[in-house]
Amino acid sequence: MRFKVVSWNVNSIRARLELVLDFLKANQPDVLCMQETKVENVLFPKEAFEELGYNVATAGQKRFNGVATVSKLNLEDIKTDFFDAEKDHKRSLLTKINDITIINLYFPNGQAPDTEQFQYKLNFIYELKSFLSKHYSIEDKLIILGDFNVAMEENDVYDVKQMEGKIGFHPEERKALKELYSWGFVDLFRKFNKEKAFSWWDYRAASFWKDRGLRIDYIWSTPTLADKCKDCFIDKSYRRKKKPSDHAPVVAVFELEG
Amino acid sequence: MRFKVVSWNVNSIRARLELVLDFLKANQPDVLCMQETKVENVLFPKEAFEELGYNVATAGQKRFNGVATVSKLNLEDIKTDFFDAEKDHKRSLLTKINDITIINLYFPNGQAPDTEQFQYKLNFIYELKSFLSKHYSIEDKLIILGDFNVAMEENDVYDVKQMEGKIGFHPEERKALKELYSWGFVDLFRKFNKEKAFSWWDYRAASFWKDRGLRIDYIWSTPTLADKCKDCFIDKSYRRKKKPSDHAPVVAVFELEG
DNA sequence: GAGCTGGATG
DNA sequence: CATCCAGCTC
Repeated sequence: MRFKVVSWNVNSIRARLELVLDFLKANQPDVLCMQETKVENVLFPKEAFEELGYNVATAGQKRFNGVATVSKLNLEDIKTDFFDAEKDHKRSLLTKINDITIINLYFPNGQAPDTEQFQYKLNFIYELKSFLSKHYSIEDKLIILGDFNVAMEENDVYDVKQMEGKIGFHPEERKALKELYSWGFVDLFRKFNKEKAFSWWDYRAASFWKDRGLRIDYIWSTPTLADKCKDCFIDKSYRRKKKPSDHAPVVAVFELEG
Repeated sequence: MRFKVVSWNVNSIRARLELVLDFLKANQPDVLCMQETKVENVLFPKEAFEELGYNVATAGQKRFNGVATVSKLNLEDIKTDFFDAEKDHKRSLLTKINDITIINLYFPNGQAPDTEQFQYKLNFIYELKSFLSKHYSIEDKLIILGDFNVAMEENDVYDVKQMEGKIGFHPEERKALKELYSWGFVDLFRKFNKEKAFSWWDYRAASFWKDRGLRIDYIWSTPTLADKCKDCFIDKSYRRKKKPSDHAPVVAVFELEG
């Protein structure tokens, strides 16, 4: 059975609804995890997704942040506020689909390395690792995905020298992210692609057209699941369209038993 | 020579640019007078009009109000701030086109009959009449047009009983408008249409689709010019389109000598 | 209901 | 550059 999972920071689901629905119709993923939905649960356009046959789980708030997971398969064990200290930020949504746990995440941006927000970002990553260690093992069928707001390796940034020490590529956040990764994940995109690649390009200065971006959106899974992943790619075509998000969707395709 | 003049409250020229350009291409008026452009002169999209062969005169301000007149024929004697006491409101723009003076006007809304703004509205109308008396005579080729924000007669409102005494149809503003009219004007729309008709419909409560509106946009001329007017109508089709202004264009077609 | 501004975030 | 919101007007 084919199982297609997508992570996409949509930068407001209300501003992006038509584009997201187009994507679903054209790509027919089983699961789409969105970040930066920027809307309270009651105002989330649930019906539009239901009309396309998706079940909807949301963890949203008024102005910022917000995540949502939609799935053609049944969503069980929907949980939010399950680990992050700063519970007024809606940044995480856990769902179980078949026997696979999918944790949809929107990591803090961190603003700048000398700010409180940067500490919050680091804490978020370390707390996430603690949470996983407490509740899951490397044998579990676990996927964590989303906008992690950190480029982990040099091949994830357009200009290493320029980005060195800047937010999104600061040594401390890279270290935190690598420690999270070392919990036992496989970066599915890197399973198939070794070259420089990005998932986000600043709206300003025509960054996309100069391909000056960062790879900060990931789909990571435990090794047994990773073995079943047959492809993973970044769909840049949706960054090229009119009124795009600043992020492109990341797509992973699995071949599961049964 | 055919001479087509249009008055249209566009409710923001930046939000309405494409629709207005469509209108110009399809209808080829010689003159288009816009109200509620809601933009400073430097930010007015002048070039878009010039590309279609129009000369542009603007009297705009930051957030509110603002009028603009565009013409295929040369614009002479461009004047603003020529009568209204409250000069921080950009509500009037006088231009001379051939030998015809066109005064483009956006009357104050008046908010509610018991407010200061209502007094300002009444003053505006009486001052306008004084200005005309001082500088023009009924023999001149003069057009005044725009959003007058008052329905003059019962046939200009969808529900006389409901509107009686309300803003836009209050006895005092109707009296003021009739006094202005009695200076010597002809209401060109009424020269050709006697039945109930509207030029504005509230965005709310599906007013347009229920045809619950007001006729508050006018093209008035002195009698000699009125004799040369061969048609005058309200183009409701542009209220029916996507992202419309709440006002429809009013069109007057003249047949002039030479 | 639909504009605009100005401040905030990314 | 592109969101959202609050507060304002019409």
